Amino acid sequence: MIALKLKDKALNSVDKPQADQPPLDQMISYRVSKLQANLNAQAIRILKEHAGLTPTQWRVLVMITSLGQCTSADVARATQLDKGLLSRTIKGMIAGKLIETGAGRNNRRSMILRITKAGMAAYERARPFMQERHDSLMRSLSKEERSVMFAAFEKLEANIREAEADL
Amino acid sequence: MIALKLKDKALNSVDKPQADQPPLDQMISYRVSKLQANLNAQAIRILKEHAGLTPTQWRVLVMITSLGQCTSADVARATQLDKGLLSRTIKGMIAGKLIETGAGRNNRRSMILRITKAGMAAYERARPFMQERHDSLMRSLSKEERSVMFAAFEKLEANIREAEADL
DNA sequence: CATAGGGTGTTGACCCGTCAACTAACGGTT
DNA sequence: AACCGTTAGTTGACGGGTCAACACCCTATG
Repeated sequence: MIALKLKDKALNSVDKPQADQPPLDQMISYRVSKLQANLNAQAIRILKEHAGLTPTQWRVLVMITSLGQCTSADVARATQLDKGLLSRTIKGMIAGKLIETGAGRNNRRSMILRITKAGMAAYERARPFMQERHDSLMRSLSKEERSVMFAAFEKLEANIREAEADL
Repeated sequence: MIALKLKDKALNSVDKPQADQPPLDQMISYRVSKLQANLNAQAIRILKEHAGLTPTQWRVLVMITSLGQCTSADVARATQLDKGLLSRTIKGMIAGKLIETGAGRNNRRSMILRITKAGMAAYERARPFMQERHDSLMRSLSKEERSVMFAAFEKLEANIREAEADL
Protein backbone atom coordinates (compact mmCIF):
# COMPACT_ATOMS: atom_id res chain seq x y z
CA MET A 1 0.00 0.00 0.00
CA ILE A 2 2.43 2.54 1.19
CA ALA A 3 5.05 0.98 -1.01
CA LEU A 4 2.70 1.37 -3.92
CA LYS A 5 2.18 5.04 -3.32
CA LEU A 6 5.85 5.61 -2.89
CA LYS A 7 6.55 3.88 -6.12
CA ASP A 8 3.99 5.90 -8.03
CA LYS A 9 5.42 9.03 -6.58
CA ALA A 10 8.96 8.02 -7.38
CA LEU A 11 8.04 7.33 -10.95
CA ASN A 12 6.26 10.57 -11.65
CA SER A 13 8.27 13.00 -9.63
CA VAL A 14 11.87 12.84 -10.52
CA ASP A 15 13.08 15.82 -8.65
CA LYS A 16 10.45 17.63 -6.65
CA PRO A 17 11.67 20.24 -4.20
CA GLN A 18 9.57 18.28 -1.75
CA ALA A 19 8.03 21.24 0.02
CA ASP A 20 5.47 18.99 1.58
CA GLN A 21 3.14 21.70 2.71
CA PRO A 22 4.19 24.18 0.12
CA PRO A 23 3.27 27.83 0.16
CA LEU A 24 -0.29 26.85 0.79
CA ASP A 25 -0.76 26.55 4.48
CA GLN A 26 0.45 30.04 5.18
CA MET A 27 -1.61 31.57 2.43
CA ILE A 28 -4.47 33.44 3.97
CA SER A 29 -6.66 33.19 0.94
CA TYR A 30 -6.21 29.46 0.66
CA ARG A 31 -6.85 28.81 4.32
CA VAL A 32 -9.95 30.95 4.41
CA SER A 33 -11.34 29.37 1.32
CA LYS A 34 -10.77 25.87 2.68
CA LEU A 35 -12.36 26.78 5.97
CA GLN A 36 -15.29 28.29 4.19
CA ALA A 37 -15.72 25.18 2.07
CA ASN A 38 -15.73 23.02 5.17
CA LEU A 39 -18.18 25.20 7.02
CA ASN A 40 -20.40 25.32 4.01
CA ALA A 41 -20.35 21.58 3.47
CA GLN A 42 -21.33 21.04 7.07
CA ALA A 43 -24.17 23.52 6.81
CA ILE A 44 -25.40 21.90 3.63
CA ARG A 45 -25.46 18.52 5.30
CA ILE A 46 -27.26 19.68 8.43
CA LEU A 47 -29.85 21.72 6.61
CA LYS A 48 -30.56 19.07 4.05
CA GLU A 49 -30.75 16.33 6.63
CA HIS A 50 -33.00 18.07 9.11
CA ALA A 51 -35.05 20.51 7.13
CA GLY A 52 -34.54 20.05 3.41
CA LEU A 53 -33.21 23.57 3.11
CA THR A 54 -30.29 25.04 1.22
CA PRO A 55 -27.98 27.45 3.00
CA THR A 56 -29.36 30.35 1.03
CA GLN A 57 -32.90 29.43 1.95
CA TRP A 58 -31.82 29.13 5.55
CA ARG A 59 -30.35 32.59 5.50
CA VAL A 60 -33.50 34.01 4.04
CA LEU A 61 -35.57 32.41 6.77
CA VAL A 62 -33.18 33.68 9.43
CA MET A 63 -33.36 37.17 8.06
CA ILE A 64 -37.12 37.21 7.79
CA THR A 65 -37.58 36.00 11.33
CA SER A 66 -35.00 38.49 12.46
CA LEU A 67 -36.32 41.47 10.55
CA GLY A 68 -39.98 40.68 10.73
CA GLN A 69 -41.92 41.53 7.62
CA CYS A 70 -39.46 42.61 5.01
CA THR A 71 -38.83 42.71 1.30
CA SER A 72 -36.36 40.98 -0.93
CA ALA A 73 -34.32 44.18 -1.02
CA ASP A 74 -34.21 44.30 2.78
CA VAL A 75 -32.84 40.78 2.87
CA ALA A 76 -30.34 41.62 0.16
CA ARG A 77 -29.04 44.57 2.13
CA ALA A 78 -28.87 42.70 5.40
CA THR A 79 -27.15 39.63 4.04
CA GLN A 80 -25.23 41.14 1.14
CA LEU A 81 -26.64 38.43 -1.02
CA ASP A 82 -26.99 39.18 -4.71
CA LYS A 83 -30.49 40.28 -5.59
CA GLY A 84 -30.59 37.99 -8.58
CA LEU A 85 -29.72 35.02 -6.46
CA LEU A 86 -32.30 36.15 -3.94
CA SER A 87 -34.97 36.51 -6.56
CA ARG A 88 -34.47 32.93 -7.66
CA THR A 89 -34.16 31.60 -4.14
CA ILE A 90 -37.36 33.33 -3.10
CA LYS A 91 -39.16 32.04 -6.14
CA GLY A 92 -38.13 28.54 -5.17
CA MET A 93 -39.19 29.04 -1.59
CA ILE A 94 -42.59 30.29 -2.67
CA ALA A 95 -42.97 27.27 -4.91
CA GLY A 96 -41.98 25.13 -1.94
CA LYS A 97 -44.54 26.91 0.26
CA LEU A 98 -41.87 28.06 2.70
CA ILE A 99 -42.74 31.73 2.37
CA GLU A 100 -45.43 33.80 0.75
CA THR A 101 -45.67 37.31 -0.52
CA GLY A 102 -48.16 40.06 -0.03
CA ALA A 103 -48.03 43.40 -1.72
CA GLY A 104 -47.36 46.35 0.50
CA ARG A 105 -50.39 48.59 0.24
CA ASN A 106 -48.55 51.79 -0.54
CA ASN A 107 -45.93 50.37 -2.72
CA ARG A 108 -46.45 48.10 -5.63
CA ARG A 109 -42.78 47.62 -6.44
CA SER A 110 -41.75 45.86 -3.28
CA MET A 111 -43.29 42.67 -2.08
CA ILE A 112 -43.58 41.82 1.57
CA LEU A 113 -42.23 38.42 2.49
CA ARG A 114 -43.87 36.28 5.13
CA ILE A 115 -42.98 32.86 6.43
CA THR A 116 -45.64 30.19 6.10
CA LYS A 117 -46.41 27.52 8.66
CA ALA A 118 -44.37 25.05 6.66
CA GLY A 119 -41.52 27.51 6.43
CA MET A 120 -41.58 28.13 10.14
CA ALA A 121 -41.69 24.40 10.77
CA ALA A 122 -38.61 23.87 8.62
CA TYR A 123 -36.91 26.74 10.35
CA GLU A 124 -37.66 25.34 13.78
CA ARG A 125 -36.50 21.90 12.74
CA ALA A 126 -33.16 23.22 11.59
CA ARG A 127 -32.59 25.85 14.23
CA PRO A 128 -31.47 23.70 17.17
CA PHE A 129 -28.97 21.87 15.01
CA MET A 130 -27.61 25.04 13.50
CA GLN A 131 -27.45 26.60 16.93
CA GLU A 132 -25.63 23.62 18.34
CA ARG A 133 -23.21 23.64 15.45
CA HIS A 134 -22.45 27.27 16.02
CA ASP A 135 -22.08 26.79 19.76
CA SER A 136 -19.78 23.87 19.16
CA LEU A 137 -17.63 25.91 16.82
CA MET A 138 -17.50 28.71 19.34
CA ARG A 139 -16.68 26.33 22.18
CA SER A 140 -13.71 25.02 20.23
CA LEU A 141 -12.13 28.45 20.59
CA SER A 142 -11.10 30.29 23.70
CA LYS A 143 -12.69 33.61 24.43
CA GLU A 144 -9.49 35.31 23.44
CA GLU A 145 -9.21 33.38 20.21
CA ARG A 146 -12.74 34.33 19.28
CA SER A 147 -12.21 38.01 19.77
CA VAL A 148 -8.81 38.05 18.09
CA MET A 149 -10.15 36.10 15.15
CA PHE A 150 -13.09 38.40 14.60
CA ALA A 151 -10.84 41.40 14.97
CA ALA A 152 -8.52 39.90 12.40
CA PHE A 153 -11.45 39.46 10.04
CA GLU A 154 -12.28 43.13 10.42
CA LYS A 155 -8.73 44.15 9.70
CA LEU A 156 -8.43 41.92 6.67
CA GLU A 157 -11.65 43.20 5.21
CA ALA A 158 -10.63 46.75 5.93
CA ASN A 159 -7.35 46.08 4.19
CA ILE A 160 -9.17 44.77 1.14
CA ARG A 161 -11.60 47.67 1.03
CA GLU A 162 -8.71 50.07 1.26
CA ALA A 163 -6.76 48.34 -1.47
CA GLU A 164 -9.76 48.19 -3.77
CA ALA A 165 -10.74 51.76 -3.02
CA ASP A 166 -7.86 53.28 -4.93
CA LEU A 167 -7.75 51.37 -8.16
CA MET B 1 -32.41 61.37 0.11
CA ILE B 2 -32.22 60.31 3.65
CA ALA B 3 -35.78 61.31 4.09
CA LEU B 4 -36.65 59.13 1.16
CA LYS B 5 -34.98 56.13 2.60
CA LEU B 6 -36.51 56.68 5.95
CA LYS B 7 -39.90 56.99 4.43
CA ASP B 8 -39.51 53.81 2.43
CA LYS B 9 -38.36 52.02 5.48
CA ALA B 10 -41.19 53.35 7.57
CA LEU B 11 -43.68 52.23 5.00
CA ASN B 12 -42.46 48.72 4.60
CA SER B 13 -41.32 47.86 8.05
CA VAL B 14 -44.06 48.47 10.48
CA ASP B 15 -42.56 46.82 13.47
CA LYS B 16 -39.08 45.47 12.90
CA PRO B 17 -37.19 44.41 16.02
CA GLN B 18 -34.53 46.70 14.64
CA ALA B 19 -31.60 44.45 15.43
CA ASP B 20 -29.45 46.48 13.14
CA GLN B 21 -26.63 44.01 12.84
CA PRO B 22 -28.72 41.01 13.57
CA PRO B 23 -27.35 37.59 14.36
CA LEU B 24 -25.11 37.88 11.36
CA ASP B 25 -21.97 39.55 12.50
CA GLN B 26 -21.29 37.05 15.21
CA MET B 27 -21.99 34.09 13.01
CA ILE B 28 -18.76 32.41 12.16
CA SER B 29 -20.01 30.89 8.99
CA TYR B 30 -21.32 34.17 7.69
CA ARG B 31 -18.19 36.09 8.54
CA VAL B 32 -15.92 33.52 6.97
CA SER B 33 -17.96 33.33 3.85
CA LYS B 34 -18.00 37.10 3.48
CA LEU B 35 -14.29 37.31 4.05
CA GLN B 36 -13.72 34.58 1.53
CA ALA B 37 -15.87 36.35 -1.01
CA ASN B 38 -13.90 39.55 -0.54
CA LEU B 39 -10.55 37.82 -0.78
CA ASN B 40 -11.68 35.99 -3.84
CA ALA B 41 -13.00 39.07 -5.57
CA GLN B 42 -9.71 40.82 -4.98
CA ALA B 43 -7.76 37.88 -6.34
CA ILE B 44 -9.99 37.73 -9.38
CA ARG B 45 -9.41 41.39 -10.08
CA ILE B 46 -5.64 41.26 -9.68
CA LEU B 47 -5.20 38.11 -11.71
CA LYS B 48 -7.46 39.25 -14.48
CA GLU B 49 -5.92 42.69 -14.63
CA HIS B 50 -2.31 41.67 -14.64
CA ALA B 51 -2.19 38.23 -16.14
CA GLY B 52 -5.55 37.23 -17.55
CA LEU B 53 -5.73 34.30 -15.17
CA THR B 54 -8.50 32.87 -13.06
CA PRO B 55 -7.79 31.99 -9.43
CA THR B 56 -7.92 28.31 -10.22
CA GLN B 57 -5.45 28.70 -13.06
CA TRP B 58 -3.23 30.69 -10.74
CA ARG B 59 -3.28 27.94 -8.17
CA VAL B 60 -2.37 25.38 -10.76
CA LEU B 61 0.57 27.46 -11.89
CA VAL B 62 1.69 27.97 -8.30
CA MET B 63 1.50 24.29 -7.62
CA ILE B 64 3.38 23.28 -10.75
CA THR B 65 6.17 25.72 -10.07
CA SER B 66 6.24 24.55 -6.48
CA LEU B 67 6.12 20.84 -7.17
CA GLY B 68 8.09 20.78 -10.38
CA GLN B 69 6.85 18.32 -12.95
CA CYS B 70 3.67 16.83 -11.67
CA THR B 71 0.37 15.38 -12.72
CA SER B 72 -3.18 16.56 -12.36
CA ALA B 73 -3.62 14.15 -9.49
CA ASP B 74 -0.60 15.60 -7.71
CA VAL B 75 -2.10 19.06 -7.98
CA ALA B 76 -5.44 17.77 -6.80
CA ARG B 77 -3.88 16.24 -3.71
CA ALA B 78 -1.78 19.27 -2.91
CA THR B 79 -4.54 21.83 -3.35
CA GLN B 80 -7.56 19.72 -2.45
CA LEU B 81 -9.17 20.94 -5.61
CA ASP B 82 -11.78 18.72 -7.17
CA LYS B 83 -10.33 16.59 -9.91
CA GLY B 84 -13.22 17.37 -12.20
CA LEU B 85 -12.66 21.08 -11.82
CA LEU B 86 -8.97 20.50 -12.35
CA SER B 87 -9.54 18.49 -15.47
CA ARG B 88 -11.53 21.31 -17.01
CA THR B 89 -9.16 24.00 -15.80
CA ILE B 90 -6.17 22.18 -17.24
CA LYS B 91 -7.93 21.65 -20.50
CA GLY B 92 -8.54 25.38 -20.70
CA MET B 93 -4.96 26.17 -19.79
CA ILE B 94 -3.66 23.86 -22.49
CA ALA B 95 -5.96 25.52 -24.99
CA GLY B 96 -4.59 28.85 -23.80
CA LYS B 97 -1.02 27.63 -24.17
CA LEU B 98 -0.27 28.21 -20.50
CA ILE B 99 0.81 24.64 -19.85
CA GLU B 100 1.47 21.55 -21.88
CA THR B 101 1.40 17.86 -21.20
CA GLY B 102 3.77 15.07 -21.90
CA ALA B 103 3.13 11.45 -21.17
CA GLY B 104 5.18 9.92 -18.42
CA ARG B 105 7.21 7.15 -20.00
CA ASN B 106 6.25 4.45 -17.55
CA ASN B 107 2.69 5.43 -17.09
CA ARG B 108 0.15 6.05 -19.75
CA ARG B 109 -2.67 7.06 -17.46
CA SER B 110 -1.04 10.04 -15.85
CA MET B 111 0.07 13.04 -17.82
CA ILE B 112 2.96 15.20 -16.79
CA LEU B 113 2.19 18.91 -16.67
CA ARG B 114 4.70 21.50 -17.71
CA ILE B 115 4.48 25.27 -17.82
CA THR B 116 5.04 26.89 -21.19
CA LYS B 117 6.92 30.12 -21.77
CA ALA B 118 3.61 31.95 -22.01
CA GLY B 119 2.43 30.32 -18.81
CA MET B 120 5.59 31.27 -16.99
CA ALA B 121 5.29 34.80 -18.32
CA ALA B 122 1.74 35.09 -17.00
CA TYR B 123 2.86 33.64 -13.70
CA GLU B 124 5.70 36.11 -13.39
CA ARG B 125 3.43 38.99 -14.30
CA ALA B 126 0.96 38.11 -11.59
CA ARG B 127 3.38 36.99 -8.91
CA PRO B 128 4.61 40.35 -7.60
CA PHE B 129 1.07 41.63 -7.27
CA MET B 130 -0.15 38.51 -5.55
CA GLN B 131 2.85 38.58 -3.29
CA GLU B 132 2.28 42.20 -2.41
CA ARG B 133 -1.37 41.54 -1.76
CA HIS B 134 -0.50 38.75 0.59
CA ASP B 135 2.16 40.77 2.35
CA SER B 136 -0.26 43.63 2.74
CA LEU B 137 -2.86 41.34 4.26
CA MET B 138 -0.27 39.94 6.61
CA ARG B 139 0.98 43.37 7.56
CA SER B 140 -2.51 44.42 8.53
CA LEU B 141 -2.34 41.88 11.36
CA SER B 142 0.00 41.75 14.29
CA LYS B 143 2.21 38.74 14.70
CA GLU B 144 0.03 37.56 17.52
CA GLU B 145 -3.15 38.03 15.52
CA ARG B 146 -1.72 36.00 12.68
CA SER B 147 -0.79 33.07 14.84
CA VAL B 148 -4.01 33.11 16.81
CA MET B 149 -6.06 33.33 13.66
CA PHE B 150 -4.34 30.41 12.00
CA ALA B 151 -4.61 28.41 15.18
CA ALA B 152 -8.29 29.22 15.30
CA PHE B 153 -8.67 27.98 11.74
CA GLU B 154 -7.06 24.71 12.73
CA LYS B 155 -9.39 24.32 15.67
CA LEU B 156 -12.47 25.12 13.68
CA GLU B 157 -11.57 22.65 10.98
CA ALA B 158 -10.74 20.04 13.58
CA ASN B 159 -14.12 20.67 15.16
CA ILE B 160 -15.85 20.17 11.83
CA ARG B 161 -13.92 17.02 11.03
CA GLU B 162 -14.82 15.65 14.42
CA ALA B 163 -18.47 16.51 14.07
CA GLU B 164 -18.69 15.02 10.61
CA ALA B 165 -16.73 11.95 11.61
CA ASP B 166 -19.52 10.45 13.67
CA LEU B 167 -22.58 10.76 11.51
C1' DC C 1 -47.67 67.46 -15.93
C1' DA C 2 -43.40 65.66 -17.41
C1' DT C 3 -39.39 63.77 -16.92
C1' DA C 4 -35.11 62.42 -14.72
C1' DG C 5 -33.02 59.60 -11.15
C1' DG C 6 -32.95 55.98 -8.32
C1' DG C 7 -34.87 51.78 -6.13
C1' DT C 8 -37.16 46.89 -6.97
C1' DG C 9 -37.37 42.71 -8.76
C1' DT C 10 -36.62 39.44 -13.00
C1' DT C 11 -33.90 37.26 -16.24
C1' DG C 12 -29.92 35.46 -19.04
C1' DA C 13 -25.20 34.42 -19.25
C1' DC C 14 -21.37 32.74 -17.23
C1' DC C 15 -17.85 30.64 -13.94
C1' DC C 16 -16.86 28.16 -9.71
C1' DG C 17 -17.25 24.09 -6.99
C1' DT C 18 -19.14 19.55 -5.75
C1' DC C 19 -20.72 15.03 -6.66
C1' DA C 20 -21.32 10.88 -9.05
C1' DA C 21 -20.78 7.87 -12.92
C1' DC C 22 -17.80 6.26 -16.12
C1' DT C 23 -13.61 4.65 -18.87
C1' DA C 24 -9.17 3.26 -18.91
C1' DA C 25 -4.99 2.08 -17.09
C1' DC C 26 -2.11 0.15 -13.50
C1' DG C 27 -0.19 -3.24 -9.69
C1' DG C 28 -0.48 -7.29 -7.30
C1' DT C 29 -2.38 -11.88 -6.58
C1' DT C 30 -3.44 -16.33 -7.71
C1' DA D 1 -3.03 -15.31 -17.89
C1' DA D 2 -7.13 -13.60 -15.64
C1' DC D 3 -8.92 -11.19 -12.16
C1' DC D 4 -9.36 -7.46 -8.40
C1' DG D 5 -8.93 -3.30 -6.17
C1' DT D 6 -7.05 1.15 -6.82
C1' DT D 7 -5.91 5.32 -9.25
C1' DA D 8 -6.07 8.83 -13.31
C1' DG D 9 -8.70 11.56 -15.80
C1' DT D 10 -13.21 12.86 -18.34
C1' DT D 11 -17.79 14.08 -18.39
C1' DG D 12 -22.65 15.43 -17.06
C1' DA D 13 -25.60 17.44 -13.84
C1' DC D 14 -26.66 20.62 -10.47
C1' DG D 15 -26.60 24.62 -7.18
C1' DG D 16 -24.10 28.72 -5.62
C1' DG D 17 -22.64 33.23 -6.74
C1' DT D 18 -21.61 37.38 -9.76
C1' DC D 19 -22.60 40.58 -13.34
C1' DA D 20 -25.19 43.15 -16.55
C1' DA D 21 -29.41 44.27 -18.94
C1' DC D 22 -33.95 45.09 -18.40
C1' DA D 23 -38.84 46.54 -17.09
C1' DC D 24 -41.23 48.60 -13.76
C1' DC D 25 -42.49 51.67 -10.16
C1' DC D 26 -41.77 55.48 -7.29
C1' DT D 27 -40.47 60.29 -5.80
C1' DA D 28 -38.70 64.78 -6.54
C1' DT D 29 -37.68 68.18 -9.07
C1' DG D 30 -38.62 71.69 -13.13
